[in-house]
Amino acid sequence: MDAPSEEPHGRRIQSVEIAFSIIEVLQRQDHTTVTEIAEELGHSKSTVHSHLRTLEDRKLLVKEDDGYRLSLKVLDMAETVRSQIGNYEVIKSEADSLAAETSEISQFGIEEHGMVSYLYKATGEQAVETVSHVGMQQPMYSTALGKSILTHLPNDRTDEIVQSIEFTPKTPNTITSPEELREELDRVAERGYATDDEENIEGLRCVAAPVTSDETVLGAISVSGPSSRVTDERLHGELADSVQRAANIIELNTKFS
Amino acid sequence: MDAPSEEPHGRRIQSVEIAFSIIEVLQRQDHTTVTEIAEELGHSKSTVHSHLRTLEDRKLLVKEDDGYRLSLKVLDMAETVRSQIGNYEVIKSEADSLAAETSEISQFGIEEHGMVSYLYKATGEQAVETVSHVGMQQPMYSTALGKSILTHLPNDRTDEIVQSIEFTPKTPNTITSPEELREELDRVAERGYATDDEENIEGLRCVAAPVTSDETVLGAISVSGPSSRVTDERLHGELADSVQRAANIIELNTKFS
DNA sequence: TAAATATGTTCCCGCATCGGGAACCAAAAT
DNA sequence: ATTTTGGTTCCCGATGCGGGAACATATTTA
Repeated sequence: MDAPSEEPHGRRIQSVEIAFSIIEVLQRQDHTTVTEIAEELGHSKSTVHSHLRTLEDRKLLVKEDDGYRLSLKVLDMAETVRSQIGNYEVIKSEADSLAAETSEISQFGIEEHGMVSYLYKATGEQAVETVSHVGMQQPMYSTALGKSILTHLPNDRTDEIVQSIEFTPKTPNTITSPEELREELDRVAERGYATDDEENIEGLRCVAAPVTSDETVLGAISVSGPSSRVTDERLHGELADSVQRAANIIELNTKFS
Repeated sequence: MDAPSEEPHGRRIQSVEIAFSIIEVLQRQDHTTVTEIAEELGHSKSTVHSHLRTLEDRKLLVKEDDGYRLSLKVLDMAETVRSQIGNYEVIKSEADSLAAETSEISQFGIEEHGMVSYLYKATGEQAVETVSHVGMQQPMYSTALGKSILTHLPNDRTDEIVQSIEFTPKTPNTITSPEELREELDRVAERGYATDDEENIEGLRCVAAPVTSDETVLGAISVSGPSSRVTDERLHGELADSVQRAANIIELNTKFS
């Protein structure tokens, strides 16, 4: 029996995989000791030890009394990533404004590996708690951000992504077939903004607008809130307008930079 | 002839070193291609290729039209690091207040690998631009943050660090010998706060106070400004008081959490 | 105090695997 | 059409990796 999801060809470097699984362990739980990591990963202590040495050498880990933890070098890396994305300041300020004026959550996301990754999250006064956070990945077909982006990617890329989607219903409203998705994308393209009507998380509705710069889509910006507060009227009225305006401002600031 | 700085014992994993040098290249310059990286690092294309595959698989890189770049997964890692440090919210809010009320720069730093790493930086209204940024490392002996921390680390750890310092004068005021440093540390310990009088960067003065929690030092918080605005009186008066008060508040918030 | 236990570090070995050369492709440039 | 550039695959041989076990160090228990 084959593995269900076809691995892309090409070789992988085992040691690097081990190194990153160690890092993943340290993300889940800091102050972890050599033995703990070795057990968790099913590798020998000596192997893990050499890896930890290497990572510590690279200043990625710090060894403290009761085990290892990830170092602040990661924060440095994060800063450079943000600056490479560009426009971070504008995006942040627009999302902050959106969150402030709507009192809900506002997020900015970009496409990576066929999913949406959150670049920034702003939390308004009355905002509900959600599990989403910066760096997190979500499917494209069940989120407003994802749909916005899908409508503006190059056609072949959109096809490729839609092709590879495994539709799994996360709520009763989740889109579950490519056909449904294509129809929805047509609707989105026509009206200029996308919605998520409890399709990803029960009780949460969402509007998003794409941010483009000469033909290419940079990402999308959204507002999310509980269905109780986000009526049809508000969703397609005030909120849709707001996200589109915000997207526009970001676009303008991109042109001249 | 031996290498000048004695490497600590133990084995390193070569492949992991390669992987991270690739990541470093991508930090310096995004949208870098296979061939560019291979040349820069002096490795074969096939080697670099396998590594990129592995890293992409791990969702750490994204391949775009014109090359690879680091992905937002790094931001996610950064978030978990922040949360592992703990108290981030309090630290942020205190540094923000300090920056606001002094109009200068306020920073929080912790010790890592015998150096100070910045965890957070707040910029006040009139603050001067400095090169320092979150995640950056600075020497301990030439910074107010570093001296504050040194006075509160366990004695053997302090000794170890002082031992390993290579004193290099970055300005005319830089401390250049262990003896001088020990004297300075005594002074710091006595009065409860540390200063940096243009010892690290010409024209920049700085005050810092340590943040401790039952015997152990968590880090230190500082205010920095141009010598023109930061007079002796202000440095040892208003600013010294402010950083100590801020440090205190953070300490209190740590106790009850 | 000594014995016992747990944890970290070092030493080696055998073989998997990593790095690299070269061939092979694809796409762009001339 | 032809050349050039850059990306991917194939394969080989040496090496450096993973792991077992010994050794060292710190902590616990009796």
